[in-house]
Parts: sequence; structure tokens; C-alpha cells
Amino acid sequence: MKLSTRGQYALHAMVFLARKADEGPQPLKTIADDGLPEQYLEQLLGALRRHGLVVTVRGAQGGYSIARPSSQITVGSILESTEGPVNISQCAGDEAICPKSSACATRDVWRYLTDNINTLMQGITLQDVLLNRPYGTKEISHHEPSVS
Amino acid sequence: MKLSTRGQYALHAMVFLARKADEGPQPLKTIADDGLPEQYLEQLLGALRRHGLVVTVRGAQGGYSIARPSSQITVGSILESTEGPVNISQCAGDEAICPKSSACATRDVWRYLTDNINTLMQGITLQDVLLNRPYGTKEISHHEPSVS
DNA sequence: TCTAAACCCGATTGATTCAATCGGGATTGC
DNA sequence: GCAATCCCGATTGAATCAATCGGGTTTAGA
Repeated sequence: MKLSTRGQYALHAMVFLARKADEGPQPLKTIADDGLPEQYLEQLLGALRRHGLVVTVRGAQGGYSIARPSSQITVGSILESTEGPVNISQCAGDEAICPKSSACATRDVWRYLTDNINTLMQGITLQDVLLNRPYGTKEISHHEPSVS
Repeated sequence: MKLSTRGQYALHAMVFLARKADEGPQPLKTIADDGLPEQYLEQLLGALRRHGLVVTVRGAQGGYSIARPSSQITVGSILESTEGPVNISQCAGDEAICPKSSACATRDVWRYLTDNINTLMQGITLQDVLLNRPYGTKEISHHEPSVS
């Protein structure tokens, strides 16, 4: 199981923007300057904008800035914007995919993993990353067996 | 982020085999009988065998059985056998990929997520799934900031 | 000893996704 | 104006996925 580069680039860019939060909009070229493919990154920043994580100023002297304080932006929301929602197995959520899913023991496993991965990712803010702060102080949620 | 069907089929098959643990080897056809593509599943069972999770008997009356008690087989080992190791970002482990990784704030994030997802998956045994037992009673590990 | 049941395995195919680029268009500060 | 900059759909090439194909080998039992 791995993430595509989209999430990696996106987090990288967001950390960069968070650091420059009070220096005005940063042009794409500047963000990409440590080696990321510029036009590809542009796609990702577009997705981040559409999800409300960055704001843009068009035209000369324009660029990208983070939309909220870094304490209010989670790694989870960044990854979800660029990678789509975490869904370990369609079986976990979509009843239509697997009609017998309610009787399926594996379903609880997928649900448990999906929920907890989401919790992990939502538990880290950009600020935590910037400040190099310990993250993950939340307890994981437990699976409660359904009646059988 | 999602798993391929390989992991889903593999867990499904392993649960099936765990239930039939004391009924002798189960032929492929039987395992696949609730709708999994037979020859595809064969590949996956091959991988599970090479990782020591199932044993096989060849020839007539042969088939597949789980190699150990279900309490000693984790969901993590099943998924790793068929999907490869969890590696959220190459950046997390492989120093060669990203030379400046040690100075990179995002690296800790990938490591933290990778470690904890592994812990989650290793924390569920096949027996837990069979008995519909609550799983995930372990505490997640915390990120300790490196010196800066 | 023959045969059918069953596993073993590399190769191939078609579809999908990924990573990246292309080629433009629309804004806007100066 | 014009250069800097974002916006965006389309396209490309490679990689991966899901599945199938076409064989081969092993073995129980008639």
C-alpha cells in the first residue's frame, strides 16, 4: 500500500506555503523550485484550491497562499484533496458493491482500518509538522463487534 | 488511498481457510466458489504459500490449508504477502531516494503514518476476525520530534 | 498403470491509473 | 500594452492491476 506522488508533492508544497504564510502569495515557480515538476504541481495546487486549502491571486505578482492558519489544516485534508478519500476497500462503505457485506467478517476489518487511518491523518496539523511537535496523541478507536 | 483487490481476495480466502482449518485441504474451486475469479485467486494463494501462510497438498484430493493457528496469523501479514510492504512514501525509508530527507519535515509524517498503519494491521489476527472479537486494543505509537 | 483431480507457473492481454507535459486561455500589476 | 501569473482541458507514455491463457507437474484412487 502506497501513496501516489500527488500526496507527497502536495504536503511538501503546503509545508512550504505554511512557512511563507506572511510573505504574500507565492508563485508556482517558487514553490516548485526545489525540484517538483512545475506543471504537475499546478494541477495539485488547483485541487487544493478547490478544496479550500489554498487561496490564489491571479495576474502579475500573484501566487498561492494557505487559506487558514496552519493549526487548522490537517495532513488528512491535504491528502484527501489530492488522493481522494481513504477507502481501503469499497467493501467497507458501499453497500451496493457487495450485497452480502453485512454478513461478511472482512467488512469490519476494512472499516476499522479505514477509520483509524483517517483518524491518524486528521490528527496531524501543518503546524505540528512545522514546529516538529509530537503528533498522534489521540487514542485509536476500537472495533465493537456487531451482534451475531 | 486504497488497497487493490488482491488484499481483499486474500483476506477473504484466508478467513475461509481458517474456518475450514480442521477439514483437510480445500481445493481452489471450493475457495473461489463464492464469486472470486479462480485463476486470479490461484496467484494470490501462491503468494500466500511463498510467505508461509498457507500450505498445499498437490494432486487429487489436494488443496490449501492455513499453515498456523489463526491466532498466529495477522491481517498485516496477509496484506503484506499480496500487496507488498506498506510504504506510504519512499521518502520515509529509502535514504537514496531523497538525499535531503533527513532535513525534510514531511519525512517524519510519512514514517509516523507508515509505522502506525503497520501496527494497526499487525494488531488484528485471523482469530479476532473469526470470533468477531474487538480488535485494536493496542495504543498507537507516538512521534518523538528529532532534535532541531 | 491410467486418469482425473488438483496445484504450479510464466506469459499475455486489456483496462485503468499515474506522472507529466502541452497548448492554449484569462487576469492583473506596472 | 505586456509580462507575469493562474486556470484548465486534452494528451501522452509508462506502470500497475485484474484477469486469463496455456501449458506443466504431482498424486490418489480405480
